[in-house]
Amino acid sequence: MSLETPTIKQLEYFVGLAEATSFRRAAERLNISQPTLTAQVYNLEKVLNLTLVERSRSGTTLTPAGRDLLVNARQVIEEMCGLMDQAAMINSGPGGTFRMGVSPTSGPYLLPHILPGLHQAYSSLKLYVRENMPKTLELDLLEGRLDLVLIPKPFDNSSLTSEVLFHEPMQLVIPEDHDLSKLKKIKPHHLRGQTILTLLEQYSSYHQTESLCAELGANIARDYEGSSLDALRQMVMMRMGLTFLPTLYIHSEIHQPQGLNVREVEKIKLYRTHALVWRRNSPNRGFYRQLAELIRSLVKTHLSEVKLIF
Amino acid sequence: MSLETPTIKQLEYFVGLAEATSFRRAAERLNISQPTLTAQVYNLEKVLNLTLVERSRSGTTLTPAGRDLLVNARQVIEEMCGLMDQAAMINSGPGGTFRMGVSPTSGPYLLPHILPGLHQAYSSLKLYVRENMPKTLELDLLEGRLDLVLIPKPFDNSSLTSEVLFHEPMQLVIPEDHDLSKLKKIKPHHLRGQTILTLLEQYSSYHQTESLCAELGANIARDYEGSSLDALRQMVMMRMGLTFLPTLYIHSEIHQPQGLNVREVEKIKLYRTHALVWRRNSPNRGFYRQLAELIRSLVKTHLSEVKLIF
DNA sequence: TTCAAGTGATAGGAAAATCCTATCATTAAA
DNA sequence: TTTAATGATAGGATTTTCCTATCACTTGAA
Repeated sequence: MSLETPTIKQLEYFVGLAEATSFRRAAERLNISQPTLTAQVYNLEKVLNLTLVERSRSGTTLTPAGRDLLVNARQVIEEMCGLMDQAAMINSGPGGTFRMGVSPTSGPYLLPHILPGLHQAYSSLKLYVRENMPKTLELDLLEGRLDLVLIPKPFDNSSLTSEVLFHEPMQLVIPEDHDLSKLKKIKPHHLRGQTILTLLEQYSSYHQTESLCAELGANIARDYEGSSLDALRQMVMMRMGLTFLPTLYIHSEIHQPQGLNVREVEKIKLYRTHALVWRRNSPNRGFYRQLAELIRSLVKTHLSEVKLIF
Repeated sequence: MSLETPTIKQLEYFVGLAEATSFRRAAERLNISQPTLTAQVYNLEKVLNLTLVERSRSGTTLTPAGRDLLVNARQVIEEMCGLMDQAAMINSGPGGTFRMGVSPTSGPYLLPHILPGLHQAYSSLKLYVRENMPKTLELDLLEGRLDLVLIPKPFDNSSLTSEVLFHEPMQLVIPEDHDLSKLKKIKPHHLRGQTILTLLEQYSSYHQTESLCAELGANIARDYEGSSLDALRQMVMMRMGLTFLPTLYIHSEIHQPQGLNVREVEKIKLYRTHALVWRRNSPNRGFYRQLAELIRSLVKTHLSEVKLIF
C-alpha cells in the first residue's frame, strides 16, 4: 500500500454521495454538513488523484472512474462491516477460537465428556485442541501459541495461573495370571520388588510414580517408557511389568482392559490432579475461570460413576 | 454498519503489531511513536469492545478474539489496496469504463473501423457501447447515464459540447429496374415527384431529407418510416420509393446493395455530420477531445477509400 | 544481588484532521 | 423575474492524531 490511503469515512461519504446524487441530500442522510461532505469527497479525489464526481448545478454524476471505484469502495465497506459483525459475534458470547492444549494421557478420555457441554453453554465458543506432551504444551502456552492448557499437575511456572479441576485416582493394573491377581486386597508391601512401567519423563505422572516406587521398594522399568496409556496397557499384557493407570482411562469403554485386572492398593493414595492453566495476565482470565468451573460441574454430572475427588 | 467503525490506520497498526509482537518494534516499522501505537490499538479495542492484544513485559500476544479479527483486518486492508490499485490503473491511462452511446445508423458501420485503434492507443480504456435513437442518447447523456455520444448532428443543447468528426455524403439509392437507373448522371429535377423514404423523425437525418425534398419537389413517404438503414434498403428493393443512404453504409461489405443502384445527384450536397458529444463540464473533457482527434485520424487512415469530408 | 536493556503505560502539549455555521455564486424551474 | 436548489468557500471550533519525555515494571546478564 502506498503512503496514504483513503479514510473509511471518505469512502462512506463517497458511496452516500453516489447514491444520493446530490451533496446536500447526501450530507443530510449522512448526518453531516454539506461543506464537510464537499471537503471530504475532494480529499478523497486528491488522494486517489482522480475526479470521481461530476458536479453540476443540478446534482452530481459519477465519472467513469467514479463508477469503477464505487464498486471497490463498496467492497471495502463490506469487508469492514464483516469485521464489525465478527467483533459483535465475539462480544455476544465469549468468542474467538481458543487454542487449547491437552495431554494425550487425559484428552481422549476426558474431552468427549466435556466438549458437548461446553458448546451447549457457549454456543459461539470455538476450540482448537492440540495434543502434546505437558512440558511442550506449557512452553506453547507461555509463548502464546496456546491460550489454555488442560494437563495433570504439577507444573512450575509463576507466570501461569491454574485452577484445579479434580483429582483422579490411579489404579494398579496387573495381568490376569499374575500372582497378585489372586489377592483381593493388595497391600503396599506386595509391590516390593515388582517392576513398574511408566510414561516418558516428560509426563507429569512420571515423578510421582518414581517417588512412590522408591518408597515402596518397587523398580521402575528404565528401558521401556511408554508414550501413551495404550502402550502401557500393551506392555502390561506382555508381562513386562505392572503399572498405574488413571481411572478415566480404565473407565473409558473403548479400552476395557481385557486380560487385565484392576486393583486398588490399600493405604496408597496415588492420583493425578487435572488443572486448567492459562497465562496469569491473560485478558480472558475471567472467562477461563468460568470455564474451569463449568468443566468441573460437567465432569461431576457426566462422570458420576467414576470415582473422582473434587 | 453501526455508529462508528475502526479507522483504516487502526487496522494497519493492529496488523503491524500482530506481526511485530511488540509495540516498540511495530511502532518503528510503522514509522510512528510507540505511545501513538499504544493509543490507537487501545482505541481500536474500545471501538470493537474487545481485547485484541495481551500485553506483557516481554512483548505482546494476540487474544483469541485478536487472532480472529486479524483475518478480517487483513481482508479490509486487502480490499483497500485493491481500490488503490484500481485508482492507479485508472490514473496510468485514461481509464474507467466509459459509456458511449451511438446511433444504430452509424455505429455498426463506423465502430468496427475505430474500436481496435482506440484500444491500441489506450490499452486501459474500457468502453461500454449502447445503441439507441439519437434523441434518446442525448437525454441519457444529459442525465448522466452516458458519458459520450457519437451521433450525426444536429442536436440542440447548450450544456453539451461536441466535436465534429467528419462529414459523410449521402447517396441516392434506386432499384436497378427503376427509370432513373438508366441515367448516368442524375440531376436535381429528376427527383421531382419521386417518393423518398426516410427514417423515423427521431433520427437526425429526417429533417435534412425533409427540407431537401421540399426544395426538389419530391414526396416523403409518410406511411412507412424506417427504423434502420437495412429496413430502408429493403423498402427500396420492394419498389416503395427511393432513399438516401450514407456512404459508410453503402461501403460496408455486408450490405452491398445488390439489385440496387447507387447514384450521386449533381449539385446536391446532402451529407450527415458525425460528432462526438459530451457534457460541457465533464471532468474528462480533455480526454474526450483527444479521443475525437484520434477517431478522426483513425477514420482517415482506415476508411481512406470512402469519400469523406473532414 | 545489581544493573542494563527491554517492555508497555502515561502525561502534556503540538499539529493536523475533521467538522460546523454562515455565506456566496450559479443554475433550474416556477 | 423570482424562488428554490445546487455546490463552493471562508473562518473558526472541536476532535483526533501524534510526538517527546518519562514512568513503572520485567528480564536477563554481570
